[in-house]
This record gives sequence, C-alpha cells and structure tokens, in this order.
Amino acid sequence: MKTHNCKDCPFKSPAARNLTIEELEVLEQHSALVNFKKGEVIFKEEALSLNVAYLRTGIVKVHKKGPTGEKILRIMKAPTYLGIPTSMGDKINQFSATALVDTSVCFIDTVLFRNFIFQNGKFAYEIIVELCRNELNDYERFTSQSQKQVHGIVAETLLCMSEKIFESSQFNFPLTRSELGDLAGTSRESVSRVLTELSTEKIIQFNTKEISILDKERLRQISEKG
Amino acid sequence: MKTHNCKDCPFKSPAARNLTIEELEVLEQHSALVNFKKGEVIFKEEALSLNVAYLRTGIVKVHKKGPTGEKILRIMKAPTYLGIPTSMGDKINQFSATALVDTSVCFIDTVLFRNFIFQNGKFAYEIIVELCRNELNDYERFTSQSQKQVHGIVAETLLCMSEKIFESSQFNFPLTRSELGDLAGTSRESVSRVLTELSTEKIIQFNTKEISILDKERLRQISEKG
DNA sequence: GAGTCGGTGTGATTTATATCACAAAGTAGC
DNA sequence: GCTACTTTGTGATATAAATCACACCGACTC
Repeated sequence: MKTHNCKDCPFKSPAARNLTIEELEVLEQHSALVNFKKGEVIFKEEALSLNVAYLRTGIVKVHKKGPTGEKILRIMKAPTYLGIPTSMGDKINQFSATALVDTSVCFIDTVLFRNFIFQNGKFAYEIIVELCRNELNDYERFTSQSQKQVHGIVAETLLCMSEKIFESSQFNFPLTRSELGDLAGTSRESVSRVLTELSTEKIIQFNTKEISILDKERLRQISEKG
Repeated sequence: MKTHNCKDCPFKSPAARNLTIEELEVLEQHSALVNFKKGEVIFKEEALSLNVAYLRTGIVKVHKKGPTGEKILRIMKAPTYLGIPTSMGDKINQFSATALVDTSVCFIDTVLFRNFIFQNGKFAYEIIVELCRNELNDYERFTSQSQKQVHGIVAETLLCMSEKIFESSQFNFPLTRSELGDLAGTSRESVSRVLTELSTEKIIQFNTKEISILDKERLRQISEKG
C-alpha cells in the first residue's frame, strides 16, 4: 500500500520543488507521511533525532523545557520544515513540536536530506533561505520580548497570529491562556487581564477560544509603543 | 597590491575549506578584507546588505534596535559568518554588528556566496550546520532569558563568556555594565548589583573590566536554578 | 443529575526589578 | 596637570507583573 506520493505532492516545500524526478522517487522511499491529531506530540525534546520533520499541513507549537516550565519558542504553520536545527545541529532533539490542530508531517531520513543538500544546490539554497528567515523572525521577537511589557507583547503576539498564521482578523485561537503566556513570556493571569482590558477598550473581541481583532491600528500602536 | 590571499588563509571557515582552488581564486577576487578597531561598526541595521560578512578574527556584538533601546542579540567570536541571515533573508540589514576588540572581517559578494551554495554542496552543508547551531543556541538563551531572574541570567552570561568566548576562567570583559544588561535583558544597575553580590560571596572576583570566576560550580548552580 | 477536572476571570498581596538620584572612579582630551 | 565626559556602584523609591486565592464555567464521566 502506497502511503504517499512525493512527485505529485501538492504541499511540496520550495526546496523540494527543486528536486529532480529521480530525487523525488528516492525521497518517496525514504520518507513517511504521518497524521497527528490536535495535541499530539510530533517529536520530543531529548529524544534521538532520526528524521527531518516537514510540516505538510497544519499548525504546531515548537517548545522547550525551561527552568520554571515550558517555553513556547514559536508557532509554525505549514508548509515548513520543523526539525532542521535539531537534526543538523545535534544528535538529540533540543526542543519538542506538538500539533495545535490536526496536522500531517513528512519524516525524511536525515542521511537522505543531507545528500540532497550535497548534490542539489538549489535545494540547499532554499533550506538556507528558510533558516535565515526564521532567524530574523526570532531576533525580532526576542528583542520585543526582552524590552516590551505585557500589553505590548500580547498585542504583538495577537497581531502575529492574525497576520502570519491565520491571515484573518478573526480566528479560533488554538492556545490556552497559559500557553499564550508561555509564548509571550508572561503569566496566564497577566494574559487574561490584558485580554479583558483590550476587550473593554473595543480593540478586540473574544469569547474564550474565538478572537477577533476590531481595531488593528490601535493594537499595532500598543504593540509598537511597548 | 594584494590585500588578501584566500587560498592560504589560516582562518578559513569550515565551509570555505570545501571550496576548490578555482573557487578560492574567484573568492579572492570578489571579497575584501577589512580591519576594524574596537568599537567600530562592521555593518549597520537598516543599511542595504551588499555582502556576506565573515568574521576572520576578533569578537563582535550583534545588536538590534528595540522599543526602549539597543538589544544585544549575541556575542560572536571568530571564525564565524556574521551576516548570513541578514544577506539571504532580506535586502536590508535587520541588525548591526560592532567590533568589541580589534577585528578582521572578509566581505564576500552575496551573488558569489549564493553561487557557492548552488555549486558546492559541501560548502552549503557547512553553512547550514552553522545556521542550525546558532539557532539552537538562540533557543537556549531565549528560554533562559524569559524564565530566569537576573541572578540566573547574569550567571549564565558570565559562564557563557568564560566557556564559549574566552575559554578561560579569567578574562578582560569587553562589554560595559550597560551592554551586559542589554545582552542579558536587564538593567545596568541590576547587573552591577548581581556582580557585587557574586563578588562578596567569593564566586567571582572583578575590578571593572577584569573578571575571574572563582567558583564555577556555584556559578553554574545559580545559573541553573534561575 | 452530581461530581470531577482543566481552563478561565479577577481581586488582593507580594516581590523582583526598573527607575531615580547621586557620588565616586575611570578615561580622554588639551 | 586640570577639565569634561563616560562608566560604575549603591541606596531609596516606584511599579509592573508574578503569585496567591477563590469563584466560575464548560466538558466529561459515572
């Protein structure tokens, strides 16, 4: 039984679009397509990293144990590679990935992935571009989080979710308040308070999971002034 | 007058060691070696990114404007590439790099750098490995900084400087207290206080610029428990 | 329907850290 | 050497946000 077909995959990564037919055939033989339900762990920190994970569809949180609890490093949306740093930089996973919605992931043999880098420059180039973009994003958020205060960070996080992840001003928020705190670097209670405050000021509207942004401009102002 | 010689450069990057003689000759023609004195800016945020910067010798700070001031993203030591994300991920620099000691940098034409990635898989692979290692480091520090409190972060930063940058328990610290604050995500005054506290507990010893770690184990404990 | 449980809102309190303020010590220029 | 400027240490104060505490609300189970 054929589980997947890489050649005609409608969710090919920009990198994989540069692979030849032959390379795609090899990829097909050395990769596995796995579906995850909301809440399931895709790969786990401290486990041996055997594959590169490619997020084909869905949304995941990338997270890591910290001194006082879980830190959510980033929310990622398909299509994207998830575990390149953890596969190329170290033998064991330095972070975990967990599905926030139903998700499909391709696990690609690390040796094969490495061979593609060696033999296909365009493939390698796209991987590098993706890594670089991620790094720039991280720097941006890192800077914000260490200088802004809660209002600013929560506003920024909401904007980011709206623009980058859901591409809509209204969305079903896949994180609990506590997780949003872990992402924004603050506490569950503080998030809650900021959210109600934004709501009373008619900047957002929400009922538990459903959030809609009413006044994007003011939200951006709050995000920018910190 | 020949400014530099890539073929026999004793500071070749792991990536550049995979270049052929011919490629090194091209590199030599399309790169420039520039020396910087302590405090000089190597490249600046918001300027057009024209080259990939390779830190051949020296130590630099990579920093970025934040809502309330400068954020130091990381301290980097030669040999390392400095501006890959800023050259590959975007047309304009998303961060600055400033020399902390006298430093030499090779500026490599971005187009040529890209061609090397396309045509030399081993070169590309080493670049990817470097990017991945950096990302893992960033995640680690990011997690620490958002969960530890000042004692922990300052301790961690000192340990990191000692182990990764100077490889010695005694070193001439190239940052001001204020910069150390920008790096650790805290204020100048808090850094000062933690430092004197660590000093009265005989964990470190310092006089303004010269710092020595006396009790590495206790410093690590403080760093780990937050 | 009663009971458990994870998630949530929100007030009261505590606490870590920023900020303010100023003196002292370095450092650079002339 | 003296002057001006930056950097540093440290006490007093202010404040943002964590923590604690409790009530509430679904969603499940039995």
